[in-house]
Amino acid sequence: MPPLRQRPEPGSKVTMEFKHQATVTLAEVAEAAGVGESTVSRVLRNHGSFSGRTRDRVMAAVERLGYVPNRIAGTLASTGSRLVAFVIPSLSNIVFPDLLRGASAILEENRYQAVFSVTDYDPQKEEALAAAMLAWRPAAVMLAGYEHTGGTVKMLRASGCRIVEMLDVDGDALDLAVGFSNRAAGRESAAFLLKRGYRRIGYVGHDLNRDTRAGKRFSSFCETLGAHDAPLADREILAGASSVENGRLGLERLLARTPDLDAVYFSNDDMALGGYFHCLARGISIPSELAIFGYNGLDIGRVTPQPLSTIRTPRVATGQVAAQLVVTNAPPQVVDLGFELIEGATA
Amino acid sequence: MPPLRQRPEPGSKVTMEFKHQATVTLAEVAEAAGVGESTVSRVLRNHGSFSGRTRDRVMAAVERLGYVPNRIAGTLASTGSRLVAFVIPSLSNIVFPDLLRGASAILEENRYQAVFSVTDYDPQKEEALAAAMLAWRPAAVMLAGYEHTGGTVKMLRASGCRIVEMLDVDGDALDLAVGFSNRAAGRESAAFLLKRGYRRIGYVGHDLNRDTRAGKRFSSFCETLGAHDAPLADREILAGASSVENGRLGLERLLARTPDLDAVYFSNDDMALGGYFHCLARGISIPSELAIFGYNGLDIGRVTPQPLSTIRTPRVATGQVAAQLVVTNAPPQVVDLGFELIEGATA
DNA sequence: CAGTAAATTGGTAGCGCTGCCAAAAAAACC
DNA sequence: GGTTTTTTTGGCAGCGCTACCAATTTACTG
Repeated sequence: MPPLRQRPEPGSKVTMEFKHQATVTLAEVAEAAGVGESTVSRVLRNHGSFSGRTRDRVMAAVERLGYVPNRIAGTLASTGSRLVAFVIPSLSNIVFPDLLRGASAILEENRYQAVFSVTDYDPQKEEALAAAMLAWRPAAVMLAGYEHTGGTVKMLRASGCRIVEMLDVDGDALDLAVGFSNRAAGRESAAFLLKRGYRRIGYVGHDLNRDTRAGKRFSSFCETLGAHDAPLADREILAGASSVENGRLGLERLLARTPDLDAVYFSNDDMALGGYFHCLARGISIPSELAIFGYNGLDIGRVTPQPLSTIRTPRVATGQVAAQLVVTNAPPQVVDLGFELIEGATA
Repeated sequence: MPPLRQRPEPGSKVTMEFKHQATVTLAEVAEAAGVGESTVSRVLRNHGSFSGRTRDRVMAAVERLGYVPNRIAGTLASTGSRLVAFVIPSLSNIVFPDLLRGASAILEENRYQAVFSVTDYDPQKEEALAAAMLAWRPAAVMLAGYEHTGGTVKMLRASGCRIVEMLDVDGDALDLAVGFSNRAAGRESAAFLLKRGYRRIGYVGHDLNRDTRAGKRFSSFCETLGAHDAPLADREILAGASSVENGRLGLERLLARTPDLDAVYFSNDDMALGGYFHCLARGISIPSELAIFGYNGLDIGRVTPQPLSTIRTPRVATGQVAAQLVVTNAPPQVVDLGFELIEGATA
C-alpha cells in the first residue's frame, strides 16, 4: 500500500455523532401519515390497492421525514432478494467490466442490485467467494465458464438460487448459460489462417491453467491446424495475465526461437496488440512478413493503422442476456450468442 | 394390495418446493448440535466465549446440514452492514474497473461485500442510484469526484454512513476523499510541454460536461498556457465518451482546421493513443512534427513503439486506500496520492 | 334502499439473526 | 468444603419490513 499523504483532519468526536444517525422507519412514516404500516408498505411498493388520497399523504410524509426504505428488512421479510451476485475471475481483463456493464444496465432497470467479487482465476477462491455471496441470499449467482470445484457446484445447487455461467457454451450448464463457443472460435481462427495460406503458425498466450476458456480456444486451434497438416510450429506461453506487455514480450521470444513463422495466433487482443507493436518497432511488415490474429474484438483493434484481424465476441450482450434471463426468471437454457470473425488487415 | 402412496402432483406444489429450497437456519443447527441458538451464533462469528467441545459440535452440525449463514438477517439484527456501495460513472473507462479492483481486494480480506451501480456520468442518475444503494444500509458509499446534486449530498449526509469521494482532491470533501489533484495534473502537463519548447498547442477531449475531472484538468492546462503567453491554439471536443476511436477522429479534425500545431494534449490516454495511431497512419513523425501528451498512464502506452508521454495516476491504489479507510473507520480526511509524470517519447 | 360485491385499510405474526441478561457450570480461592 | 470469581451457556426481545387475514369503507346491483 502506498504511503498516505494526508491533510489536516477534524477531530474524531465528530465521527461518533455522525454514526448514530436517527434512522426513519416505516412505522414512523405510518404514524406521521396517519395510516397503518401495511398501507405505507403497499404505497411504496405500488403493490396492492390504496386510494389516491392516502398515496399522497404517505408520499408527503416520506418526503417530509426523508424516509429511505430498508431493503435489508424488506428482503428478510419477503422471499426473493433482488441481489445478483457476480463472481468473476478478474477486473483487469476487459471482458469482465464489459460483462458487468451489460448486466448492470438491465439490472438497474429492474431494481436489482449487483454485488461482485473477484476470484483472480482461482477455483478455490471462487468457492470461498461463492459461499460468501450465498450468505446474501441472492436471486442469482453469475459465474464465468463451466469449470468449478465440486464444492462450488454442490453449494450452488443446494442454494436454490439461479446460476448463470457466462462466456462459454462448451459444456454442461448447471442452470442457465450465456456466451459463445470458445472451441468454435479457436477452430474458425485456425481455418481462417489456413485459408489465407499461412502454414508456419505460432501461438502466444497467457496462463492457460487459469483461463480455461483461452485453453479451449487454443486446443481446438491446434486440432484444426493438425487436421490440415500444418501443426502448430511453436508456442510461447507467459506466466502472467493477458496484457499488451506480455504480448510484445511473447512474440519477441517466439520469433527469437522460431524466426520463420508466417502467422501468430494470440490468446487475446491485448496480447495481439503487443505483438503488433513489436512488429512496428522492429519494422516487421504485417501481414506480408508476419500475420497477426487476436481474440475479443477490442475497440482499439479497429483504430490501429491496420485494423486487427480477430474474433469479436458479444461481451456486453452476454451480460445483458444473462441479466435478462435472471429478471424474467427464464427456464434453464443455454444461449449461444455466437461471435464474428473480423478479417482486418493484419492477417 | 400394496398401500397406495400418493405421489405429489406435477404442478404448482412442486414449483413451490423448488423455489423455497429448504434453507437451513441457525435454529436448526442449534437443535442438531444440541446447543442454544446464541451459542451457534457466537461460534460462527468467533465472538464471545465457548468451549472447544461445543465449537466442534457446532461446526460438525454446520458441516452436516450444509448451513450457510443468512447475512441479510444478521445485518438486520446487528448494526453495521459490511456492504460497500460503489456508485461510479462508467465501466468503459478503465479508471473505474481499476478502482474497483483495488478496493475489492481489500474489502474481501475484511469480509466486506462490494455492491455497485453505474451512473453513466449523469448526476440525476447518481442521485437515484445513491438512494437505491442507501436502502441497503451500506457501511460506506463510494463516489467519483465532488460534483453531486444537492439531493445526493443531503441524502448521503443524512444516511450516517461513510462517504468516500474518489479520484479528486480539488474541493471540499463530504467525509473521506482519496485521489489526486486533476488541476495539478493539467498544470504540470502544460508546464512540461512548455518546458520542451512547444508553443502551438492544441487539445482533443471528450465530453467535459459529464467528466468534470477532465474539465478541471483542461481548465488548469489552459490557464498555465495562458500564463506563459502560449494560449491554447485550438481545441476539438467530441460528444461521446473517451475512446481510442474518438481520439483519432478528434486529432484528424483538429489538424484539418489548424495544421501548424506542434503539440496536442489529450483528455485521456485512450484518446491520445487514437491520436498516436492517426499520426502513424498519416506518417506524421512524433514528436518532431507533432508531440502527443495523454493522461492516466495506461499500460498500453508503455508498449507502443514510442512510449506515450503522459501522467500516471494511482488508480488501483486509490481504490485500495479508499477501502482501507472504510474498513478501519478512519476519521474524515483527504488523502492525496499524487501522480507521476511520464516523459515518454511522444513529447 | 337494502344487499352484495369490490376496493381499501389495519393488525399482527413472523423472516433469521444478534445482543443483552441472567442462569448454569467450571475454575480458582481461602 | 464453602465461597467467590470466571467462563459458558440459553432464552428471548427485537431489527424493519412484508404477507396474510380480517375489518372497514365504498361502489354497485336490481
